[in-house]
Amino acid sequence: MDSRFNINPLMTEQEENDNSAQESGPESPPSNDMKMPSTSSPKRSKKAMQKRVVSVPIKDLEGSRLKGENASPPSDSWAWRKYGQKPIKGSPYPRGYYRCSSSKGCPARKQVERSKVDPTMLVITYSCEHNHPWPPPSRSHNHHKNNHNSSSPKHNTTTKPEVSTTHPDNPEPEHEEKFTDLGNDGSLISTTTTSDEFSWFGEIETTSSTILETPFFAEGEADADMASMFFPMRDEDESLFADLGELPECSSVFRHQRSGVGPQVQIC
DNA sequence: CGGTTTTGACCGGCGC
DNA sequence: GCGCCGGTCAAAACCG
Repeated sequence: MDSRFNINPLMTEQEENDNSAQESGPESPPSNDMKMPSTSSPKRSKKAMQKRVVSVPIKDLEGSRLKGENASPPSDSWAWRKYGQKPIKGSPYPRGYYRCSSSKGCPARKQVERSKVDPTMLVITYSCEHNHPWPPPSRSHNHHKNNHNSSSPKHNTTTKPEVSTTHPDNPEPEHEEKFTDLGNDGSLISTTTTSDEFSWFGEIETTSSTILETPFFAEGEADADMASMFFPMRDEDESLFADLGELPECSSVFRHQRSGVGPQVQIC
């Protein structure tokens, strides 16, 4: 039971940002785009921001790094750097703010906090502009990994030790994930798919993690197709990311546009 | 030495 | 108009 990815719909924010429910409660206003005080002002258009909420059982992250109340985020193949932490009203647990350090200027961010409703769950909210490769693609070797392969400080925040040959592409024998979508009306739309399509999820932590998340493209109808063009990423894609890893900014590659229509590379 | 984490302060938006 | 709150910055400390 602790070895299954229960994709769950906590909320979905595509380009419009419903900004009505972030992870599972009323909290952050439409400030998804966040306001940059002074220094650098990326000036993100909230419309371009997408959010994705992933819930992971803390017990599965024990190996990751859990200290006290600071729930550390699970490893998800990308390098994240913590840039802030704040106590959230209504929640006994603080929320950690992480920024993608895989590539310079990467706008990807993520917030990690414990679920107030279920303290045993870690709620991770990925945020990025319209087409950032959210859930880290199945890149395992290159990319940011080689960013500091020589020194490799620690970025314990996420970067896992390694996920080369043994990385859980299919954590489960049956590798069957429960992909639940949140319909426009809030109804749940469960979809079953293989971990193959969630390979990036598998890397999120270990071979046994329950992940509740909300597909950012859960639009009700397109989600099926979307999913098939967003998730299907494997070695082939990895090689692509290998190159992208050199890019100064985040890039996203969407392959297998259904039946292998053609790869889509987007750089944000 | 370089990168990350920690922590307090600041800023802007929203609600009352 | 004021206060609250979430999100980000920045400096110092820490670690490999």
